[in-house]
Amino acid sequence: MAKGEETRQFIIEKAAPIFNTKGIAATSMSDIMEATKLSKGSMYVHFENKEVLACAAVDHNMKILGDKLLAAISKSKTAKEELFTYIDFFSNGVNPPLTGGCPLLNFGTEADDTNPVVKEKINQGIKYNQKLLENSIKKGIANGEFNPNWNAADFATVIFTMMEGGHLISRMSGNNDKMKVVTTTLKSMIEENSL
Amino acid sequence: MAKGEETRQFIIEKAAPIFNTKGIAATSMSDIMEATKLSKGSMYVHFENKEVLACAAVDHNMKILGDKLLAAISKSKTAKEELFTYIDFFSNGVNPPLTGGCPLLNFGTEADDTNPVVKEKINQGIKYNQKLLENSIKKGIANGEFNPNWNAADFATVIFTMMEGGHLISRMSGNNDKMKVVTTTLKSMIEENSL
Amino acid sequence: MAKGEETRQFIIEKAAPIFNTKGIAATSMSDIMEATKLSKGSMYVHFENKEVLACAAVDHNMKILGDKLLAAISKSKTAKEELFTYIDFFSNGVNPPLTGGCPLLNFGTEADDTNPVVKEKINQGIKYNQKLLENSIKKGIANGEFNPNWNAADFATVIFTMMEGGHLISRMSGNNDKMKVVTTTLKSMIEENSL
Amino acid sequence: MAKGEETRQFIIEKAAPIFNTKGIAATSMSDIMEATKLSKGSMYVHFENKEVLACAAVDHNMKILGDKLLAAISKSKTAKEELFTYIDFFSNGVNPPLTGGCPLLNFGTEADDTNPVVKEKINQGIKYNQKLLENSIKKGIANGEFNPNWNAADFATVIFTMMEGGHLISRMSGNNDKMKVVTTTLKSMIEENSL
DNA sequence: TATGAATGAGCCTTCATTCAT
DNA sequence: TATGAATGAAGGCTCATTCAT
Repeated sequence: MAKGEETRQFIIEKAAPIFNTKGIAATSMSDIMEATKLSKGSMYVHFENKEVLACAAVDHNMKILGDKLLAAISKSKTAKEELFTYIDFFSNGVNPPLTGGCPLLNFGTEADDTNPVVKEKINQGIKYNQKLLENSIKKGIANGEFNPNWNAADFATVIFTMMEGGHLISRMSGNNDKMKVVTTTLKSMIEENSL
Repeated sequence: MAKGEETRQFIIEKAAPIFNTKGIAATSMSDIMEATKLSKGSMYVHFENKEVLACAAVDHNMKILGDKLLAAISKSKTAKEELFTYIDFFSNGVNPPLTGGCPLLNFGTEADDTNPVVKEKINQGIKYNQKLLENSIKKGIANGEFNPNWNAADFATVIFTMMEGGHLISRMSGNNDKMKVVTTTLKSMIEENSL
Repeated sequence: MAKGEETRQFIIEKAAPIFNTKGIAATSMSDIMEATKLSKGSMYVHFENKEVLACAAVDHNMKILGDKLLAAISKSKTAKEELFTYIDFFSNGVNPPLTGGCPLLNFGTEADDTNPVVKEKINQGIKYNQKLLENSIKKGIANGEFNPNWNAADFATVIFTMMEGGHLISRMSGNNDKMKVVTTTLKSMIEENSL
Repeated sequence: MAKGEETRQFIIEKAAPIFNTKGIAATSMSDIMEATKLSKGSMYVHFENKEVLACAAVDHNMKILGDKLLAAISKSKTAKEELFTYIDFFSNGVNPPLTGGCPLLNFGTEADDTNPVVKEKINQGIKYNQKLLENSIKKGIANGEFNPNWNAADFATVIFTMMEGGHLISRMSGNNDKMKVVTTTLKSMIEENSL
């Protein structure tokens, strides 16, 4: 990796958690300057403007989270284990796997009516998550773990939506009580469809 | 209503959808100035600072939404109808009942790590929604509509989280396809527990 | 006294110490509003603008101080006592007879290059003080208390300048040590010219 | 000198006389912008805020004045000459050696109850002036110029306080008449203690 | 590539003042 | 006389961005 690319990557890594925590609008280039200990000019050598940096930070946050998630899931031996791992992975909203919480929720709600580029990135992230879950379910159906009449795509949506909603509650309430309800409910639904 | 209170209310009404759409950080006092056609100084006659106005706007958004919701629900004759009405009320994320989408999601994710006052307001709003649903379920159990073994509080959480998650997807994708999955799933769950 | 004049006087009394403490530029109409618990509009009923109020406050400060000074001096039986009383009256710069310290010094240095009206008021106040001292000295010469060759006007200036300089030191240092030097020096000079 | 430091110094030089003339509160950042022909943002590259710039301006005013004073005094051959030079240096309040007049008087009275940092700077400046005079007197005593029973510290205070008081009168009256009384009185006091 | 000085638009807020009631 | 809502200019300051070095 060339020196330039290295610095660029360094900036992204420092910027990503700040953007995910404070939001794009509330994060200033000075915030990132301070976090990286780099000069103001240096930021603009590597990123055309704040928008470009913010996009890179969004991508980075999603990638980091995705990698961690895949690493966790990859250890699973069965499809059910995969689903349970997914659920457990996101089960602690108070101390989430990514600083600042779920980037899909954070950037999604901010980008919503103001930033079509980021909005589309989040849209893809959401689709990716559902596809991941859907594939696990389909795999489980294929290998005889799950009820063959189960609608994989629909239940993927059920898992994803409940986990996001649970995440919101966790972060607002400061505890995981309701998230526990969510995970328990989801797991028993999975059990019901296990053979 | 005194003149001052009238203007104050007028400002809140104009400001609320802007805050809910752009977010607190990205909304400037000038934005509200423009929307109200009032002078900049006038805003500060009625609100100590932007923070106070933002809080009032958050309250207003939640109140407006709550009132609309209650008005819809109050027409229901049975507990099941109440739950279905709640679900239907929030079933269109693309054209939501409140300009800018769900304020719990919008302000919640923004306030998260930056604004404890707003965060607590959202926390209360979330609790209120779940309680509303829980009460409908309990009422249905009491009057023999629903399975008496149903856990009211837990299913209230299931409804709330899935609806919020579905809302997120709707707004990011620009369509209500996955929201349809959510509402259909929830309604069939309710049917399963109806006697 | 008519109601209007009463309120006007009330405002002046509340405003005077604020102006003398913070200075004219740093005192806002809101400061006086708060101190008087009167409405903003009310201030402008009694005073055309801030400048007029500030002038009234300057006058008031000088008058209050002058009255206190005269009251103290009037108790003196001899000319020497009068001079000593003057010196003692101003001998405590840390806890001065007027809140905020000497108005001649305060308003004088502020008005200097910016406010000719106030500047002239202070100029008259300074002249008045020197005349007061000069008259006491002349009286003492006339009644045989003081050396008839003493230059009354010049020593009045000596007293006034040293007291003002001493006042400045007191207020900056937070103690009256150097002021003590000033008063002791002045008193022994007076003794030297006493018969 | 680096470019940044150069600009910083340039701003201070332009700002110092403005602050000394109008006072800190009455001087706006825009005033300095105009005087320097620099952009508003540029001021904040070199000074954290107005307070920091004001402090730098206070320091600068005191330093410039001190340097001029020392340059004048350094030409003196005898202790008496030093004292006379000090007196002459400050003898023209109408056209003072520093634009805006004596910074100890100007900033001192303004800082008094509102700005502890500036207040302490002035306090040190006052002490410095008295020490300077005291040292000249002590030198004169040591080399046999002055009466060995003379109290150096006390007479330093007499000179300083009378000169400051005289300065105030000069600036308010617009003439140096009373200052002339002050300087003549001080010089004859010095003569009286000369051997 | 990296720096940090420079910019000017825009931020939130306070100001003195006016005016309908 | 008294109120307080309304105003718009100006306040201090931060912002994203540019550019010479």
